[in-house]
Amino acid sequence: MLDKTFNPSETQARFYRAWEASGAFECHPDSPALPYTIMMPPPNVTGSLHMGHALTFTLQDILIRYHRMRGRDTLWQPGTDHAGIATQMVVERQLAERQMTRRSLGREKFVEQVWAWKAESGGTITRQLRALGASPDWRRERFTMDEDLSAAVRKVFVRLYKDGLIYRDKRLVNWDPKLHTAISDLEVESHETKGQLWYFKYPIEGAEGEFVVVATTRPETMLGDTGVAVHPDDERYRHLVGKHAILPLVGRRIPIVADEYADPTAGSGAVKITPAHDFNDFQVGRRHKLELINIFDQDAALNDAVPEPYRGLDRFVARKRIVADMEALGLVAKVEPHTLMVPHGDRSGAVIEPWLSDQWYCDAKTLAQEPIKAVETGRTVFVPKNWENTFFEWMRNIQPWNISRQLWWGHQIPAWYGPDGKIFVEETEAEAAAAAKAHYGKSVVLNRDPDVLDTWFSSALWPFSTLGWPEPTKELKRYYPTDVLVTGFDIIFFWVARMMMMGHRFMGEVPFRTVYIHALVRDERGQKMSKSKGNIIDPLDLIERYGCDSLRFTLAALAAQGRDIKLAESRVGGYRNFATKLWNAARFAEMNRCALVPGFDPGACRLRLNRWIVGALAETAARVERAIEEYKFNEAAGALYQFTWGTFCDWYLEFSKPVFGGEDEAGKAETRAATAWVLAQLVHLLHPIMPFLTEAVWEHLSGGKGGMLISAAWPGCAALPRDAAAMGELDWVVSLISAIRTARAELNVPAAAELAAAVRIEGAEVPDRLRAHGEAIRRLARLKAIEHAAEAGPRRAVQVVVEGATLFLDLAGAIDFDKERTRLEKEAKDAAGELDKIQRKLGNEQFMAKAKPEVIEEQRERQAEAQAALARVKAALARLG
RNA sequence: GGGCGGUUAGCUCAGCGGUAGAGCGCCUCGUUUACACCGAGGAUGUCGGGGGUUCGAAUCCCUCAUCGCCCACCA
Repeated sequence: MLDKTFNPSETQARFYRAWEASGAFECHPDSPALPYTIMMPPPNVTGSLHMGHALTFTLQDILIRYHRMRGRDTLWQPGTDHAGIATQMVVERQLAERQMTRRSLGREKFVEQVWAWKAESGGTITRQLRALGASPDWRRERFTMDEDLSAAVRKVFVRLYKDGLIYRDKRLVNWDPKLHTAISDLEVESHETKGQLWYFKYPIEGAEGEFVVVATTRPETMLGDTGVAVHPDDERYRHLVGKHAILPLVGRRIPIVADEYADPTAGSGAVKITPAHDFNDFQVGRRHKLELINIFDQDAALNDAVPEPYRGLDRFVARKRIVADMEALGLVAKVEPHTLMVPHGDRSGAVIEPWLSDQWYCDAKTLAQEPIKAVETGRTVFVPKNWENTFFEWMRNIQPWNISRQLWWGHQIPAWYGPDGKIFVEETEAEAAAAAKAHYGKSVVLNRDPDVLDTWFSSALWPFSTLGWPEPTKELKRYYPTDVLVTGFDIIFFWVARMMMMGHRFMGEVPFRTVYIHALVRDERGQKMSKSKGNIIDPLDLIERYGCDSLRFTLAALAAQGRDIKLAESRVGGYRNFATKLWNAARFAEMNRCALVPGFDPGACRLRLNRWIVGALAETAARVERAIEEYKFNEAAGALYQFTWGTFCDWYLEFSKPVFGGEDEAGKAETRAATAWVLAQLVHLLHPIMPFLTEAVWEHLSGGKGGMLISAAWPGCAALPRDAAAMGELDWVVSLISAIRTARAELNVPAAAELAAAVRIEGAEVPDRLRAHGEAIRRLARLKAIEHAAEAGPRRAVQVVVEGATLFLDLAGAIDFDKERTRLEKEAKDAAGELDKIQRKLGNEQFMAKAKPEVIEEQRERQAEAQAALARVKAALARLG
């Protein structure tokens, strides 16, 4: 006997072990089956599961389980990412707690520390994935810094370098003064900040008392100014072009140039130019051959290029000092409050400084061309489609990708420098040495570039490096390109685009056919969940309290396309109740000795009740299949919820009660078999979303002899013929209810006392059955206080006739006549309004001319219904008096 | 400054040209033998405002408001 409620935690652990042990997660490269592949976006190796993971992995697992059941050879490739900056920061923080720094430790020791931390915490995320019920092929788990994946990274780097698509360049980069590394444009977040706009007066050379006024939000950068720009058409400044200003505090002579970059309407119309510390100024400086003066060190403190009093000052301290000094000199024209966007590093939170440095770049522009074409021609499609615009927008304006990071944790760049700075890029040190020897004609000492690659460089290779590339493995041949990539929009640029670039370059084919972009999970107020906001909902906590299946079902039900998910915990509770409901349906079946009958043919049911549920199930199965194929997880979940609760439990099981209590033994047997069969189909259909609960129910139902659902075949019930003729899905039920409702309206007549009612339930011999099954019928009729008229005496009983029925309904005491009158009056008003609306529509010539015939027919039917309803209500009201 | 998305029942959200929906919450009622994590019944909406297209608009178009997100080099 099943327990009264479902116990998720015990079940989860037990079945997960059984699944994994059974080999059900594994792919079969030699199988004749069609492969189905999803690359799991590798989470940070030392991270832990958050709600975004829960969503994305649940959706992927649903797809994988569904296609596995459909007979595909599924590969869900798992793994973790070394997450360069993020991981390094965590370990540095740990060191700081012990008053140490990575520099005090040295590179080698530090990297050892990170590996140790990885060993310690690296299992967390995969354990949590298991708790979520995820079913990837764990045997194939990879880490981006595994030796073979690292080799792939080196090979790609070397090839791109030799093809001229990776190069070294000195440019302005986004410098993170806290982490001491360059970061990519994508890793910079701009935050609106309230600051000030200072107007400084720069004296004009050779013109006593004349000034040019420039505005700045970053006064400290003036120490690096090497020019002032004005717009060529700006009358106010035309006479100054070609002259020089004298940079206050420094005394440098800087040219005043005409450049269209200067906006006459902004600030004073004249703009100071600091080529080494501003992306725009860099361009202006280049056009006018202005000097580049770097005034910051790697901490963004002032270096020796500035006058002595400012050296060594932090940039923000320097800012105050400079403003004060300028004020003292009377060179501050005015100060205005100003709101500006300040760039911050997305990891460190530090204010990013544009800084001139040598970095490695990847020619993303060239690599982007094929992926753009692939999306244009539909070789890769985005779902929902509107993300393609975002993709195009970014890809068509793509900038060189800075791939070097001044970190220690990651793939060290395979480039070695000769004594004269000559670069040798090779896959190994030996090859570099050989190349150097060939170049210099003798062995020389080489120094390896200390930088590592951007984390996304290695994850860009993920779809093929995890399959064995560069070796031509059978897995690579079989599983690439993959079927679908499932991810949030936040990494379209970081990852999706780059996988497409690298996939094309090295495999000659798109890495995935479909990119399904799901929503982001936010809290109830729509805020992004973050530790600092304290609004994190922990998926593991929800799993603990509601069960994994409830969380999975919730996420699926909320995963509507194109919209963020605002997660309310009450939804999880609601779906936990749903799980319990299904569980109890299984208990009911068990109590009524509903067992699977081998060879049961759902198409051959005699009882209409059973023919009806078979049709309704077929309809549901078809909806579920269509929804999953279209990535409409919420529709799949909704269809299953509705069928399970609203159809199977509320109606079918209730109807089956009089049958089970009746004397039609053949009907009973058929209903038992049908109940068990429907339940069996249902747990199959629900399995991808609720894997644990369904396994538990299936285990009971099949007596443990049916294997596990995870390896079961998807049921073919969607293709079953639906006996529409007999009941047209729910028509039978609807007709029953409406008959009873009609009777109820008529009942409000004291003179109806003599009425007898009859409803024929399959297999039940009424009225005798009524005595035994009054409660069940009362429920199914959604009426209160039903008793056999004969028992209670002939009072206010109703005659309900459905197919020559024999159900007596006595509603004595169930009706409050005043209430009923009010209700009927309202109903009459509504009915009249409704009828009026329809009649106006039907009387409208244009409607009659233009609406589709079936629409008109529908309206006619509705009209008839409304007329009948109105007449009925009026009659009932009249009889009420 | 560009772009995208939201605005539907008290809350969280579906629906996206032809009768306004779900879950949760709320109010009544129910000691019914699957389930109180239940059942029956009920209340609650000018579908953000304003225009337009259409026989017909929550649904399509325009516009305004508002909230949120993404991108962007404006001193």
